[in-house]
Amino acid sequence: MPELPEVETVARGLRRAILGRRIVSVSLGKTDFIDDPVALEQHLPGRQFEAVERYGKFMLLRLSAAANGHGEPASLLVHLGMTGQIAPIPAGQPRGKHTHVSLLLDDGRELRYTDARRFGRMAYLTETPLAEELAGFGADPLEVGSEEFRSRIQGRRARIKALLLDQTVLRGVGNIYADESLWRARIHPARLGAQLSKREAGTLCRVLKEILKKAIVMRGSSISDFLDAEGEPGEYQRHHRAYGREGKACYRCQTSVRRAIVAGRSSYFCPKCQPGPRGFALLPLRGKTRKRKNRRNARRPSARL
DNA sequence: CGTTGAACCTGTTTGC
DNA sequence: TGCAAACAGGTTCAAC
Repeated sequence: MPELPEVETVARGLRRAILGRRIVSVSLGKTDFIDDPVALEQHLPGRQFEAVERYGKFMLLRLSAAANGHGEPASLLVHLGMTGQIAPIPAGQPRGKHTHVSLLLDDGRELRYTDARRFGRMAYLTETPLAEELAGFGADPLEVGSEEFRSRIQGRRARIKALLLDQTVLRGVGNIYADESLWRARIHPARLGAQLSKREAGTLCRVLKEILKKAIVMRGSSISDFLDAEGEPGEYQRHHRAYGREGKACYRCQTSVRRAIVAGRSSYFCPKCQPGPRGFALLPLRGKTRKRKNRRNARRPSARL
């Protein structure tokens, strides 16, 4: 679920909520998504949150050295996977079925991590292992220049969609923003990286940046279950032009938006605005008559982790 | 190098 | 109505 704009939104929320707070105790549920659960229990109590950073789709919760003066500075690395949520809540609330990490803070609240599918990841890392962990990631799509962007895709025979999703090429882009930027740049997801003209690559780089920045302002996209650190959904889904719009009219030319599997993922695009490889297979339209049920999307969920 | 499919796990939506 | 298949914002790995 969470891509760069969603993770950035969560990170900003956490920054306001937990900076300066000290961890009192740790309570774990299922731990198969945690690198070393015992390390969390051993090293987190007594530490203070000193900074919250985002690196691609990862969040880095920077921790002070241990209270006793021993122990090196370290970080709690958090990846939200597809369904991860992290938010501080008043202590004592009943723990949800999928809440697997709860950090009691010194102000009486609990920082809780909830993740139904447990595709996320959590790890306690000191400086050196952290640096190793983060080495090898690609450019920050918010900062990358068109020159570097081009150098990272030119000469690659992989499909542009696969390259956008590849975290060693760019860090932070996922399925939604890959499709949205390709639609805006009028580039078919199955085109090969090496096939893009200099102009196309430049356009893609520019619109990707614009879309991500706008999405951050709108606090991310909530399709079904993304909630930020305040328990609020984002609003950028209202601006989607391709993602999830199968069968609906293209905003530019009214042609029906189609779906195909590219790089192993559902990919949405306008077959007219984004001409692709000859005979590229579209998937048959699905979800024909979609009745508009009570979109419980409209509801404003309150933080309940 | 690249692609595809499966796996990880649970919940929700769609199709017959 | 019911049940099974398909699908979901991600990542990784084996096989070709």
